[in-house]
Amino acid sequence: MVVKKRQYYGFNGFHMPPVPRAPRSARRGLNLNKKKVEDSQLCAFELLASLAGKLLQESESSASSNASEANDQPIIGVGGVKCEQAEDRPLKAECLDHGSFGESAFVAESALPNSDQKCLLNEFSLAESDSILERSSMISNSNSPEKVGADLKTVICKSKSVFENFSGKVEGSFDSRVSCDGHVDNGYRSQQGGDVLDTGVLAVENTCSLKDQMEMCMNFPALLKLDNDVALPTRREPVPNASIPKHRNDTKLGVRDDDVKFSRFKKLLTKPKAFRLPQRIGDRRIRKLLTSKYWKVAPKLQECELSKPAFFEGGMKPQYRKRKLCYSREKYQHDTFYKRKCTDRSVVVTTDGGFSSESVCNSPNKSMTGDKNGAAVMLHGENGISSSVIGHQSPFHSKDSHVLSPFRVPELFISVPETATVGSLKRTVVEAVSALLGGGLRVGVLLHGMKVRDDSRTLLQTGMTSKENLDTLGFSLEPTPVQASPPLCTEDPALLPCDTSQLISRSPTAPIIDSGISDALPDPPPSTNLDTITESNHESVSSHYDMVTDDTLSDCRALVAVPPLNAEALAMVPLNQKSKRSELVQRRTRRPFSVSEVEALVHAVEEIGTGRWRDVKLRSFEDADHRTYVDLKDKWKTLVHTAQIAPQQRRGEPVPQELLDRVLAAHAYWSQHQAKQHGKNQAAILKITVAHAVKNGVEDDQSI
DNA sequence: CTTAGGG
DNA sequence: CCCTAAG
Repeated sequence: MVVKKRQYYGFNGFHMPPVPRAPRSARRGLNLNKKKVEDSQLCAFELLASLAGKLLQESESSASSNASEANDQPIIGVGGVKCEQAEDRPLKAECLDHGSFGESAFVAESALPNSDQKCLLNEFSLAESDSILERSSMISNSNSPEKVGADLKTVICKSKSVFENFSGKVEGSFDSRVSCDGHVDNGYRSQQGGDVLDTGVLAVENTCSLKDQMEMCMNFPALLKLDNDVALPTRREPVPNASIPKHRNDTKLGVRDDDVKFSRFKKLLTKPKAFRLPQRIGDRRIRKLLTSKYWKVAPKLQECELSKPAFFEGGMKPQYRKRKLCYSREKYQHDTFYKRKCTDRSVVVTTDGGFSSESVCNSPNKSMTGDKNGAAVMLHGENGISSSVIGHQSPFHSKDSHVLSPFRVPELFISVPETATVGSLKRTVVEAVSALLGGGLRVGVLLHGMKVRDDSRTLLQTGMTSKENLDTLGFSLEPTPVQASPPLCTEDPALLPCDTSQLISRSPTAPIIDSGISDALPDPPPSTNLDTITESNHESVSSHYDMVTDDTLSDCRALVAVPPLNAEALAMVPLNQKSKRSELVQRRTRRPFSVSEVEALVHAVEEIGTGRWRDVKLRSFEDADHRTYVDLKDKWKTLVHTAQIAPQQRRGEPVPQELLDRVLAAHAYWSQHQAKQHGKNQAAILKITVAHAVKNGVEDDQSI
């Protein structure tokens, strides 16, 4: 077990070797899927860390809030771990960052502030927070740089005062975040922070004409957080020009990741099709692109870096934006949702692994790592995860030692052997987190949303090292002294009976972090009403939220809304239990071919043959966006099979025998003629026609 | 991206 | 339908 406190860019000074990537075929062998899992794991940790940081901030801010005079310090008010009473209404700031993962969303909910700050919070949350969030959304969706800049500024101004108050106390990355983190930050940070802030350069570029970068930094402490060293300097020294370059250097790796990431976007841009698809499918596509697809892009990393400047300023931005747009609607709804949820006493902060995950989890570098067991692996400690966890050789530990991939938390680097016990894992995490937060916390390990209580079991024994389970691995951060204060607003009997820890870890109201990387869909922990809700709406995030909203409005036991506990505990639970399903690219809804479609397909195949599905698609299904050429090919395959089996064995909407006959005829014909020149098409058609005619008389004859 | 096939 | 190897 290794726990290191390290700096992101550190990585032992490892340098990306200019070694050419293995050929695609070779790389393919590497389990990409597994990487996803690993990634998610990392995300979980990162989120954990970030949440912890948030807690810290909150506690500090609350302390300092007293001194502060201004009313605009709502954020500060956000009661941290030590707030005793959360009487406030729940305030929710939400931000799903689909951007980074495109498909993963993390929702962290933290308890709210005490009554003293209630006013502030409410006010802030409702008025400013919302507006900020909205602005954030706008920004992300905004086309015009100028506009973005303006919007951003506005946001900044609003939060600036807050920040200033804290500036004096800022000591580290965490502090810096405090000011904005609570509310504003989340909204923005999550969405853009991950992509932008992470890398100083990117941040600036992306946000377009942001003049005062310093301010920007202040608004997106999260970004800075990742690369600590960078953060402080920038923030304190309002020297835009200077800060930027600095970021670049310090966050070299981060930049690289982003670059790659952007390259992906670029790629996406060239594939407008993906965006034209129906939302659901579109998302899925994007998801795919982001997951497996981008690996292929990774090889061009160097290239990207070289062209970075132009890239960022040029096409990249549009692409980035475009991608964001895909989720704009969802975001809007989310915002709305949170606004409406002011009756709760908890603050919900949603982050999408964006800031941390993006670069970490989705880092193309991983792919590189996977390819070569060399140093590349070390680029991201996470890289090791996939291989090790999955049973592959970890580049990091090139031995056979199965090592739970090292997780990277903002400032932590954690590596745990598979044989480590749950208890040790907890300790490790606690130590790591405590180092950052100063202790007072305990960590819970959750698998499938269930708390793993037996500390004596090894990770291996808990099964969390398996690909599937790893996916649902989560951690909960709880205050060491678990005082079981009565649930404040829980009416749901299901929640009451639980013991404190249970509640903390399982309650949907508790901050939740999803370990999954690719789905924006929040998955509810088991044994909560959230389950049902989510279950019924796993296809649409927005709908899910809508439901939630309605539900919560009527009564406060809404899943995300009410923290059953005293909000002291901050828990991270995999939001997506079924994330596996959705995150691993949920299947498209089944859409049986209608007879008319079959007819069209048969007709097209008769003319075109069975080797040019794209043409078939273009000819007969041009407008059927949901029918890909692969679909057509598959359908043909099944049609042939159907035609060959007894009618009694056929299922689904019966296909006219006449069509099946034609299918067989065409199939037989093209099987022999191997779809050749067009010139022969006519003849072929004739032949088929003839055969068909003949066949009609023969009835069910196999061959022509 | 397309094809071709296996799952 | 999905996933992938291959071209």
